[in-house]
Formats: sequence, C-alpha cells, structure tokens
Amino acid sequence: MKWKRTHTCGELKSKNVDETAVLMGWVDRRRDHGGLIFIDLRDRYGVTQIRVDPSSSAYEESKKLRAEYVVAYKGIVERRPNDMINSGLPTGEIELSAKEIEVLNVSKTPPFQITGTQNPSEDLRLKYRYLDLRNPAIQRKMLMRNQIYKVVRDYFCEQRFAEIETPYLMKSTPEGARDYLVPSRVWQGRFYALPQSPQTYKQLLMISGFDRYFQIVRCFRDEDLRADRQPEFTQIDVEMSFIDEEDLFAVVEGLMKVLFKQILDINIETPFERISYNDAMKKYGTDRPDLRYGLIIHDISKVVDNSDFKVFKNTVQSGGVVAGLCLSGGAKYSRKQIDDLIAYAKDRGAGGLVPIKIKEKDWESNLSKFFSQEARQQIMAEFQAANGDLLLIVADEKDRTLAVLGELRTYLGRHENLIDSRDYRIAWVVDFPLFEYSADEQRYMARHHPFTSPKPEHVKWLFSHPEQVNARAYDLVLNGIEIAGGSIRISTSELQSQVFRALGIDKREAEDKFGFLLEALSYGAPPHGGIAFGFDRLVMLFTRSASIRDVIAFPKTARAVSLMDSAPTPVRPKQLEELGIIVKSKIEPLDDQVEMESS
RNA sequence: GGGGUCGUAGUGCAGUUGGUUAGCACACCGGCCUGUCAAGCCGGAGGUCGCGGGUUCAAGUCCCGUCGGCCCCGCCA
Repeated sequence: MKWKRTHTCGELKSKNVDETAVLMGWVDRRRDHGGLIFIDLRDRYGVTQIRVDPSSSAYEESKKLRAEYVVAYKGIVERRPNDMINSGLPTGEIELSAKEIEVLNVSKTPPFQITGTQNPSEDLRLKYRYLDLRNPAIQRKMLMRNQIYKVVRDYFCEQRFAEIETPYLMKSTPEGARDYLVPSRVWQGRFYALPQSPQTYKQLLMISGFDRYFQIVRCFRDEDLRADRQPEFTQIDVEMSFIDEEDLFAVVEGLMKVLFKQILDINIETPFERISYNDAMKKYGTDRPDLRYGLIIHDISKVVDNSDFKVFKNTVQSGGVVAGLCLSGGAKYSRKQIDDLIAYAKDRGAGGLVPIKIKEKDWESNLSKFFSQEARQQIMAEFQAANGDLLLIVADEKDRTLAVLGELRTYLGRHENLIDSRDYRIAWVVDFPLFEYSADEQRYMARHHPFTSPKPEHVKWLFSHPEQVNARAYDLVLNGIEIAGGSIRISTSELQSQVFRALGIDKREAEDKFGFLLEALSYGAPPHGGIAFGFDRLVMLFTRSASIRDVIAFPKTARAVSLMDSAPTPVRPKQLEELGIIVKSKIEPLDDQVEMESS
C-alpha cells in the first residue's frame, strides 16, 4: 500500500470539502461515461462516489476496474453540483475527485452481485459466505450482534458478574439432546462431549463461591434443525447465589430494559407480567404465548356436556375438553376459507373443527338444533361473541384440544393481521410442572433439566404424585418466542438424589453420570439459580431476521452442512486409526486413501 | 424418520395441451459515450434444463427414483 487510509467510505460529508483524503474499499459499481468515470467505493461504513476525470492520473487504471476490485483512491473532497446531490446516500452531498489510484487487488467476476435487486439462492450465498457478508444488509446484522455483545457484557460487569469460561470438552451426560462427541486419541474408545450448555459447570462455580457468573458461550446440540435452530448456537448463560426468583427476575428485567433502550431506543415497562404455565396453556394453548393480540381460548365443556350434540357430549363425558376461539368478523369467511381452517386443524391432529357463524344475535349453523336457545346464548356470552363473529370449536382430549387451538390462534394472528409488528410484549411464564411423562420411554422426564428445584411445598409428592409437582422454573417469552429459560437449582445432595430417583435414575447411574455434582453439592453448596438466553434468537428479534442463519457469520444448512468448506467430511484413515475408530457405513474415501477398507 | 416446496446460461426468472434453433433481465466480453448514481446506446459470447432411469415418433414439460436448498412434524432436559 502506497498510502494510509485517512477516512472510511461512510465518513466524508460536506464539511470535509477541499480536504485531501485516501479511501480504500471494494468497487461496488462502475459507471463509465467514456469520459467521466464514477466509481461507487464500498466498505463496512458506507459508500462514497469517486469521480475520475479524463485528466486524472488515475484515469487509465480506473477504466480497467471491475466489480469487487480492491482499490485505494487519493483525491480531493468536492461538493457535488446542487442538482447532482444523491439524497439517498449519506455521503451523497460530496464526491472524491480522484487524483491517484492504487489497485490493491483484482477480483474474479463474483458468482452473484453483492448489492442489487437479485436475491441469489441461499445455498449459493452460503457457499460464498465471505462474499455474502460484504452485503451491507448482512453486515448491519453482524454489527448489531456485536453491539449486543457489548451491552450484555457492560451490563453484567456493572452488576458485578464475572465472566468465566467453561470447558468445551466435557463429559457426555444422559438426558437432554444428543451430544456432539469428540473422540479421545490418548484414551482410545473414550469420548468427550461438546456442551449442550455449561449447566453443571456454572453450578460448580456457584459452589466455588463466585456468586454471580455470566458467560456468552457457544453450545452444541446434535438435533434436527429449524429456521431458528443451528447445531452450534450462542447462549447468554447466567447463574447467581443466595437468591430467589425475584432477584433473578430483577436482573433479567434490567438487562432487557438496557438492551431495548440501547439497541432499539425503545423503553419497555418493567416488571414484566407473569403468567402461570397452566393459564398459558388454557388461554393460549402454548407455554410461550404471543401476548400482542387476544383471541383467547375459551373452555365451554361445562355448557355442552348435556347438549344433544354427541361429539361434544361424548368428548366431555370421556374426560376431554370442548373449547374454541372467537374470531371477530370471521362470519364473512367463505366456505373455502373455513374448509382451509378445518384442514389446518385436522393436519395438527384435531378430529375436526366446528365453525359457528354468529348472525342476528344467534348461531347461523346447522348445529343450532342440538343446543337449547339458552345454551347457545351461554356459549356466545362465554366468548363475548358479537354479530359477524366466527366461533371455531375443537372437541378432543384436553392437551390436544389446547395445542390445536394454540396453533390455530397463531395462524389466525398472523393471517388476520392481528399483530402490530412494532409491539413488544414480554412475559415470564412460571409454575411449570417439574416432570413430563414420556410415553416413549415409559417414565417421567425432567421438563427443564434434572437439576431444577421442585417447589418446597410440593416435594412431598415427588413419588406419590409426580405430575403435581411444580418446578421453580421460569421462561422469558417475547412475542411468542422463548428467549430465555432457567430455574432455581437443587442445592442439597439429598434433594438431588431424590429427584434423580423420581426420574428413574438409580443410585449407581446417578453416581456414574453425576457423581461429581452430587459430591460437590455435599460440600456446602449455596442456594443458587440462573437462566440462559438464546442469544441468536435475541439478535434475530432485534434485526427482524426470519432465519437464525442471517445472524450467524458462518451458519450451517438445515442438514448441518457447511456449504463453504463442506464440513463434515471424511477424514484420512490415519486419523481414524490414531483414534481407534472404524467407520461402519460406506463413505467416499478421502483423496488418495484407497487403502481404506470400508465394510 | 415423515410431509411439503423449489432446482432451466454466472445470477434472478419465463417456458402453453409433450412438437422447429430453450427465451427475458442483470452480470460478463467488445465498441460508442463528460454528470451518472440499478447510467445509457450498439453488438457478442454464454445452457449436460440438478442427476439417473422410464413412457413416447418426440420430454425442460409426463412417470419412477435419487441428490441438494428451504419450511414444517417428530426431535431439541
């Protein structure tokens, strides 16, 4: 490089007129008029127009420039003629009149245009991710992510939290997601696991007395992916000692307040509202309700259990639930629209969906005859239904009814434009059950994780009525998205052993898998609890991204492949041999490794 | 593991009931052009229609399989 860069491409304004400046960046566009040449020079900070006159010594070289060449221009900042000002560009009042040029590097014609109106397919963008990341829209997201790191670290630092790193190579544990395994060379046949979260470590740090810990940390889960799930993702991991739920809520609410203020300049109200798990399920059919709109589920089992409509009556009498939604103005729905809703509900496992239009203060439905005038009015009253509304009723086993209505609610919320996209509604969901019965495994499983403390007053039911035991667990839900979850932990080895036993983990297995934690709990563990945020999801929200891949610099595809470097790849036989690993499935040998024998 | 959807020049798309030489725009190459900012004008080159098989006189188009991207269910303490 002949010169030092003096300014960035987003920096020069009319106040810099007449200054000499050196800009360095990528050729975004070249407009060659035969005489005059205009170059849009792009860097992380913006775009500045370079004007190259035929008389300039930079002229001949500038003629040869192509998209994505890397160049340095030395020139004079000039105010543009009044009618040439580009109000769409922050630097649009000026241009750099080029005096000299140095071409720092050339570029092949890129596989897609970095900026412009075309939307190249995502697989191509991922293959050339380093080019895609030149796009200012993507850079904005990565840079906002960077800002969020800083706000989080500053906040916890001010609150006397210590950031402490925990191992990435750890012991594989049962329960939870599938582990990513790392084979040991020194101990052939043994494996480390990459952490699904630093859960046990942060509890051990509490036992060590660190009191207030946080970490922005990578976590790994080998499960199938979604638009908001990557095999490796980032958590804000938090743990505190000598606290109860209220202390933790206050810390988290403070963090959210600061984040919204500093990142989006939005003032949010604290404390956040709280909703019990049971209420959330009853009213919204999900444990992460979107509170930006109503459309609440109403249970009408009690009204319909002695109606003449057998489907409803039988459902209630066999212990099921009849419930529904009232879609305001939905009576205008066409036959086809309603059929689509019915199909949607059936798709999600409902036996059916009963639509009832409300007109002239009564039902317009061929089911009317099965219900007394009184019952019809009672049901309308329950829904507070008005003329022009549409009732959508599901009758099924309780969990299924609520789940289907919950999904239907989300669907209608989106399609009926019930959501103000500028609105942010945050709530704590509390009073979760501690266990969840797994029909698959024929046993109770920890709903959160096995270190979650039961409510003290429920401990007596651990073995007699495990389904009644509530946990000291909480989720933070923002606009229908779970952004954080945590709990007050078990802090005595006695209670921890009991919970393991309730989970069907016998003493030897508990000793084998979690012995280190049980022992640690017996050396004076303080009461403690914490929470973990899905950091990528936060960034998605703040950047309004539809996919988690948009906020991760080098993400993987839905099938966990990195299209840029094509990981995962086979490895050389020598590497496998060192690790004592024989690969069973047939895979393409790597390069010249013909000697590899696959069975 | 299951369901849906997409796959056609470098890129984004069109391609009719199966029928002549597979089109358009941007990018690319050459030429012209001194105020553009998605610069403009003229010309040119560029295709294994994801891959494999089948039906047919004839397949980008119909059928089967397969690979890949995306979305969803299962899964994700």
